[in-house]
Amino acid sequence: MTEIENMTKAEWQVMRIIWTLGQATSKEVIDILEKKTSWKTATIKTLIIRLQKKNFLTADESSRPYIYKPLIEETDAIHQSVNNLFDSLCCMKKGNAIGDIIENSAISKGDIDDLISILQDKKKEAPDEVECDCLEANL
Amino acid sequence: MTEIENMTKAEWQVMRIIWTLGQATSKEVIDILEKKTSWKTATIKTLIIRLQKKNFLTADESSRPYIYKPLIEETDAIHQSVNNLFDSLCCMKKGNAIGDIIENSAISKGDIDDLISILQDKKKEAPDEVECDCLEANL
DNA sequence: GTCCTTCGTTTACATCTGTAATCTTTACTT
DNA sequence: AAGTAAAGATTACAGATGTAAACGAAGGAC
Repeated sequence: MTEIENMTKAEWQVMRIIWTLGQATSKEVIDILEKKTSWKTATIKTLIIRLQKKNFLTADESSRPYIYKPLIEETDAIHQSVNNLFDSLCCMKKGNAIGDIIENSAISKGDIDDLISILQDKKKEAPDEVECDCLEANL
Repeated sequence: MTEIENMTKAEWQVMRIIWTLGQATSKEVIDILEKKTSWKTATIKTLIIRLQKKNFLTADESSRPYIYKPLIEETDAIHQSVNNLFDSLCCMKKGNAIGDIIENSAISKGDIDDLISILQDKKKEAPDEVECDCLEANL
């Protein structure tokens, strides 16, 4: 599978647009990003090219302007990114970190219910304590 | 405040050790990291130096070997890191992302209870739906 | 058919990161 | 005091990233 870890924050912005639109021309991406960032046209083009090289995007070149489409699913990208970050955290602190995110994010009632039910389920097999592994020789 | 965003994954590993020990000599850090990574001594020293330059660490140089101490709190670092990542995500997908992490993390019963109660609280003011903001000119 | 405008391609360049060797200074041994 | 070992400082170097200008080709306007 494609390694999403190599997607930078800037590239992520580009992908979000293409994921949301399903597909997009460079102009569409540029128009949107020029509103939300201070990037120049050329910068955004570079990002698109790099995303192609990394196999996150592909261009349909059968007609002009090219139409760019994602080669990875947004869900997968998110999944990999968050798990990647959490892999770096002290496992003892993860619960707290999750609490932090929850407090800082807008979440719908439905999603909240889902989360609660995931947690209730998880509680059945949850340990009483999670030990810090920061000094251990884990792989 | 110090910008934790500039802390790389490799540097993060170093910090975890120093946070956990409270303070440490370079030898202590090196001994531990040589077990959990394949990094050479020199590499780890470079990381320590860079962490000093970035003001994440400070060295007490009053005696040899130097004693390195964190200049930022682990809690703050975690807080900033996770929020930073979540700022990049489509806000509509955050609930799902959180569910993902929960499923993939070991969390203690106590932490689970805390999370459930945070969620129950949050539900009171939660919106029915969260709209995708990927195409918007947000700052 | 020629010119201009878009869009795509190439090139650029400083900084950051991963990864480390080497040099230098201190401290410990004998 | 001299030699060696340990720790800190300097230097290295390729690849990634942020940021963008400049160049070339293709299509539309006249």
